[in-house]
Amino acid sequence: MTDREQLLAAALRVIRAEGPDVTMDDIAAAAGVSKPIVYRNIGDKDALVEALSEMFVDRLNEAVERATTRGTGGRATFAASMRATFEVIDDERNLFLFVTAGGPGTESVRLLVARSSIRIIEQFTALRTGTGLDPLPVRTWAYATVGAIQVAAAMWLRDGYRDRDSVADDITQLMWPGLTTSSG
Amino acid sequence: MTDREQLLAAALRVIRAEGPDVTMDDIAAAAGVSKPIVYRNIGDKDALVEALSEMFVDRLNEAVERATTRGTGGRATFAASMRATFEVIDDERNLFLFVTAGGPGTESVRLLVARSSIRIIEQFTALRTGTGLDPLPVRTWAYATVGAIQVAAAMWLRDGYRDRDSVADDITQLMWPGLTTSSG
DNA sequence: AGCTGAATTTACTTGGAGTACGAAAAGTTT
DNA sequence: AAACTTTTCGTACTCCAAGTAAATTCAGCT
Repeated sequence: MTDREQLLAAALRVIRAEGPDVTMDDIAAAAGVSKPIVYRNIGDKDALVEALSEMFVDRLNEAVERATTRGTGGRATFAASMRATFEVIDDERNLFLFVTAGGPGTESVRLLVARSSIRIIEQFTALRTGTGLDPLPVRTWAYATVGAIQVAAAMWLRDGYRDRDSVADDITQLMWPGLTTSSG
Repeated sequence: MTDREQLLAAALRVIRAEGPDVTMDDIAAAAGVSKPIVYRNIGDKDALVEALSEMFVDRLNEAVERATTRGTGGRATFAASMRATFEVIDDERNLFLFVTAGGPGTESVRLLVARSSIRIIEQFTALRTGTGLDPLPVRTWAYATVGAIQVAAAMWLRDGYRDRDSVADDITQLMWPGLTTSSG
């Protein structure tokens, strides 16, 4: 395990344990090294957020993958992806809050969104072209989907106004029909 | 005009002119007063964000209102709301970035989302109950809608990958069908 | 004018990001 | 093996913005 990976692991550990408000000093302390080591190996805080974003998105993608391998790409598959997504966010709430802490205007969150969108765009595009529908809006849809999940999840995490799967299903219900109809 | 209103106006002015990264000192300077006056009349930075969020949401609601007074509540009306929303965000991009600068986990953004959701929930609920459909998911839908707009708008503001109305229409196309179908 | 109290400004503290410089450890040369 | 060089690391700093306490000015009153 490289130094960098050890540091990222330490950052993960302390974020999970202490919440999203950890400082760079906290992370250095958790890794048992001094702060300049963190800066040498990871870069500044934005770089840390990016690295952890990447991990987080990978985790999401794996979970979605696992949840949909047997699916046929229909509504049930989409619903399963959405539930899997919310499950990961629930499990990794502190990491989620850490990587989304900057607003949508910050570069790190923009990258997170872009990264999350890759798989979504692929799937939406496949869905559209497979059925002869216009693929032009898929980029907006990917961003919209990521945003919808981010905000709905954040609000749900905060006050649990509904059970988790219901929130995921609500979003499926909202988005699925639009994905599969023609522009009309 | 009260002191508070003058200060908020000054804050608005400097945010519009200088971008979302203004400091409390900048705002005090723009208002021609010293920092403690700002804190006395407005409160801390979160309170400022909340006050400006309220303004921003009011602006959005007025624009949507204006764009839909003659509408019949159908898809065209929804599309008009969405376009009006994007127009306001475009006009007030710095304010938009300022009030969304905290992540979705922060209290001020949570409040912004909640506030934005009020009108949306009303309209969605009316739409559902008016047609005998289940109104339970509307809260999630409102959050999802706000998130979708926030993120899509932020990405669009950044790199203008499409013209504004198209992005708004993309979102209409994505969401409208789901709003008007039964849970299936 | 001099005094009291409110309003305001200056100048400070605090906290976290990021870094310069000195100390220590490892390797290199004779 | 000792002295010297180079790299690595940690201490202790700077910097910046938020937020505040104490000093000051100003208004009203006697």
